[in-house]
Amino acid sequence: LTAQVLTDTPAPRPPAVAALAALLRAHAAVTRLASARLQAEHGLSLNDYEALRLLVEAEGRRLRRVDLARSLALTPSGVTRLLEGLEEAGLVERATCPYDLRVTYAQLTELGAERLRELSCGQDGSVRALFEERLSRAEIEELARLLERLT
Amino acid sequence: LTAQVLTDTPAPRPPAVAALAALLRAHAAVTRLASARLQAEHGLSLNDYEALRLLVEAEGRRLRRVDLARSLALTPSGVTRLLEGLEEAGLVERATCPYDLRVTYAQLTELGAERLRELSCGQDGSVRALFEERLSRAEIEELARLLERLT
DNA sequence: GAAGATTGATAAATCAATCTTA
DNA sequence: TAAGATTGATTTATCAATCTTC
Repeated sequence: LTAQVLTDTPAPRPPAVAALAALLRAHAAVTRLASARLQAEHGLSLNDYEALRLLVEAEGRRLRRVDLARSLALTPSGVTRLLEGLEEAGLVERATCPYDLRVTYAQLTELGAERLRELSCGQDGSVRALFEERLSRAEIEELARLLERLT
Repeated sequence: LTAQVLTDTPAPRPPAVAALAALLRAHAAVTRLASARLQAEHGLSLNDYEALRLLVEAEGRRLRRVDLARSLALTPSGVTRLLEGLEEAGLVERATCPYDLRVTYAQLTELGAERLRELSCGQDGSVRALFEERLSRAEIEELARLLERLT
């Protein structure tokens, strides 16, 4: 019998397991803080906002739904539901592709672009505050690089 | 009129905004992969597993619900719901505190400890594979440190 | 058959409100 | 009055199955 067995100590966590736990915690904490104002004042979720940003940055302000799914790391049905809400709010429109009838585009409307311009200053401000209170600029960039490589 | 206005280019993302987007993406991607086997084979979510780990590492294999909430970055009601499932499965029991009747402990059962021992090898293996395919050991540790500081 | 998209049923978390005990 | 915990209603995502078009 080893000391390990006698004291019944659970095995220590491998670094990857600790990193996953940290990722879960950080996501829960950051998401709650960053989405509170967005939700209360504009009725949008973080992924709603992220989708609008991706659209305004895209060629022609439109993206195929399947590409939006990859960029947001959502399933196809997740994207369908997310866009339902944005379409009801008039921020995004459906558009078909004349060359491939399977695909549907999500097209940012002029209202959607306006709304995003109004939003982004305040939203980016609170996100920056959240991160910059806790990490230096170099650390924030390093964090983003590492997270990107996980996706 | 500046070139900025003429080309209607959206403002570039501040690093913190890019980091948040990366966090959302990484969480969605990693969560799906890491929870698939756990869910299919054992009917547990990632937070279920994380809660069991926290309990087995805790003094007396028990934690107050409010402390579990902080450690998991969940709300009190989130913890109540999570523990409902673990209690039904017999992995966790309720225990009262004789000195303060407001608090309820979550107490790991012997069955819960066994189940966790069976699980953890395979689960940690797939989590390690997921992270170690994409990042070096030093990078994984750096990532965990940065994420912890966000919480 | 595979790719893109949607639908129905379900899971996991939230918030706001409430209850009990300190 | 505050702290710990729970409940009801709701949101956001998932999966499995399906439909249409390539």
